[in-house]
Amino acid sequence: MLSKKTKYGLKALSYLARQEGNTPVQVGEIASNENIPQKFLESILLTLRKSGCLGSKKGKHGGYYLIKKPSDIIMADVMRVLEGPIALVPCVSLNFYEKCDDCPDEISCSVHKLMIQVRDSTLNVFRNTTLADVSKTSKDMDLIK
Amino acid sequence: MLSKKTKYGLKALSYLARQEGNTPVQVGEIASNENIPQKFLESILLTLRKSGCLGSKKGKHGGYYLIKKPSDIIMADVMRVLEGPIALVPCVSLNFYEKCDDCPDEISCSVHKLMIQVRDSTLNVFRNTTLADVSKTSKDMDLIK
DNA sequence: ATTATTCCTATCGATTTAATAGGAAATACA
DNA sequence: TGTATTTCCTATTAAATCGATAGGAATAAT
Repeated sequence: MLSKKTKYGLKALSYLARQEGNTPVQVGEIASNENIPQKFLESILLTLRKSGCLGSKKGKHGGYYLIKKPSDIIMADVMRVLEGPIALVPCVSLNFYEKCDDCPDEISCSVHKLMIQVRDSTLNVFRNTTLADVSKTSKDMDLIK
Repeated sequence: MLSKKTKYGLKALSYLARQEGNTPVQVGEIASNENIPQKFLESILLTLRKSGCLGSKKGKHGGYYLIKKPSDIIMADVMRVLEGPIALVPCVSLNFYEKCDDCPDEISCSVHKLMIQVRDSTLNVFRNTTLADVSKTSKDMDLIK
């Protein structure tokens, strides 16, 4: 299951991607528009900024803004920052690998093989989706038709 | 992330699938061979039995056994019993649907659309994999070559 | 009877999650 | 210069979940 943190983070990024210019948007505005507790969102945007997904400006008229084009922001990267490993078990994680306590032999572990398949299929989605895809509203989709 | 419960449950099912006959196998045997805490495994096998994935026999010489051919046991079903929803958010779950508190409009929610894609790709794996596939050891794989 | 096993309920400690609190640091602007 | 505004940072909390254990009832074989 996705944590609220991840869900809120994605919605906030999507909100920023839907902005016209690149002027900073305040946490309060995002929070109220997306129904996210403001203080919680504050901490989430902070981690996104620290990981290089966002820029920020302090003080009056400050806020957060994207530092890359939405079409250059890969969801796999965002997901790893917000949610951590994409794999369902650490022993098949590409970026957060850990050996299992209970498995003497990884190669012959039945769970292992299955989880590699799941990881790859999930990764296939996240690697081929950008924030630009995610942030398209249904109104945008109508216009495309 | 996969819970230990699910991981242990999968390993236990796989162990049973690798048995020759269909005579009951005791929890203790599975637990020691798969490095699973026995009491914990007891409760896991109980839920698998209650959900119809396993049969059991009480008393001396009792134990657990598969009631279907491994090739008829679909991983999607097993995963739902052990782990619950396959979807990453309840609002895209086929079997455990729940509305989000924070989304006024599901259709236009950006997270929603992404999560449907992930669900479908994961489901594609779990629906097309049976316990027979999972329980194949690397030794089996060698023999096939 | 005795022994071995599943079945059931309850509980526990540790961890994680979601959220809040309070204030420091920085910035805009009057 | 000073005040309002906003991000930044640390700490804390309440609730939920997870992993595991405890103890014994019910059942079956010998």
